[in-house]
Amino acid sequence: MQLNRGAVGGAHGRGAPDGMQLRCRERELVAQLHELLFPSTTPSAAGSSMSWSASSANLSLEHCSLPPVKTPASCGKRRGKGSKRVREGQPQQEQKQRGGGCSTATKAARGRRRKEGTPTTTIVTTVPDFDGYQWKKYGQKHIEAAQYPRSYYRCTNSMDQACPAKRTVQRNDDGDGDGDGGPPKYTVVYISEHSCKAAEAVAAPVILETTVVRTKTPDTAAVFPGSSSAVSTGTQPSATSGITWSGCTVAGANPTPSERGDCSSLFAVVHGDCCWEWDPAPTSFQEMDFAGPIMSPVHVAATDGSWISDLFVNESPFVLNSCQLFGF
DNA sequence: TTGATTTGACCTCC
DNA sequence: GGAGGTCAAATCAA
Repeated sequence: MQLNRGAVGGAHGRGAPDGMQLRCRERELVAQLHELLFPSTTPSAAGSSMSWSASSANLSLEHCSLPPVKTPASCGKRRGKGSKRVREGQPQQEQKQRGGGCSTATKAARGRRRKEGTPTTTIVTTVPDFDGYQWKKYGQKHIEAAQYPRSYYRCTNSMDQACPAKRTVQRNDDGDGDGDGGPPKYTVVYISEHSCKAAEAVAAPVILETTVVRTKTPDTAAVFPGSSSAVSTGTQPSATSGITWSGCTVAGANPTPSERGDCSSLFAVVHGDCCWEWDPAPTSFQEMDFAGPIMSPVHVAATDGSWISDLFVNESPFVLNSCQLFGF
């Protein structure tokens, strides 16, 4: 299955004359994607207050046999460069026996290739680091015939909760972003299912607490100036202007209760069986709350009828924590 | 000090 | 033997 971003990608852009119709189309695609990704948790599209979409970030689904990615993940922090491992002077015999202290199971697992039949999900996305889980990188490998190395991640709960979930992320050769002008694409393979509490804690694939911050009074003609927009997780609220993900609070412009509502009421809701609208319609508050499913890639309706994901794609730089979201 | 990342070595499968 | 996958020491930023 391939979600045709082209059919919708430019639609929710600012000032698209047929944006409503295209939004409908996008919503259909979202429903399809969600159905594929989360067959057991997919709510009725028409009855859902969901307003996330994956189409804007070139997410295509090749095969799905896994439960969803869920809660927001902080983008892996880029730290300093690693180092070469110096093992001079270590007896070769000892090196050969490295891991000799490991359990039999550990030794057996080392380097073992995936079994046939291991449940995997393969997606192509422009935002591999923002898939709803927290991952710990444990390796990187240059893959033969691949232009870019493959990174190996395991769930951060793999140790304390024995969560078997892993994933590999590899940048696509043809998605370098300099050919068609689009962001680089990454093939993400999810291996095994999450068994950790973090996965069970959230029944629906949602980001429960998010906040979109505007540092300027919303201007329907100039939303989220790209030059100063950034995205960060709640643990690291952005100190700069732009969009931040944070707790479900409203701040900034002293919104009235009616302006604020509750977190979910500020979320775009479905009207009829077609289109999203804001409820309540945002007026002058500077910070908007969302409580709803915002999956990777992020896609949220903005007050002016455009889409934040659109802004992500079309404006730069957008940063997720310290990571460049779309790489341009 | 802690914990994430890097990266070459090692292990297993084909 | 080659390639994919994993380990774990070294490194560095918070």
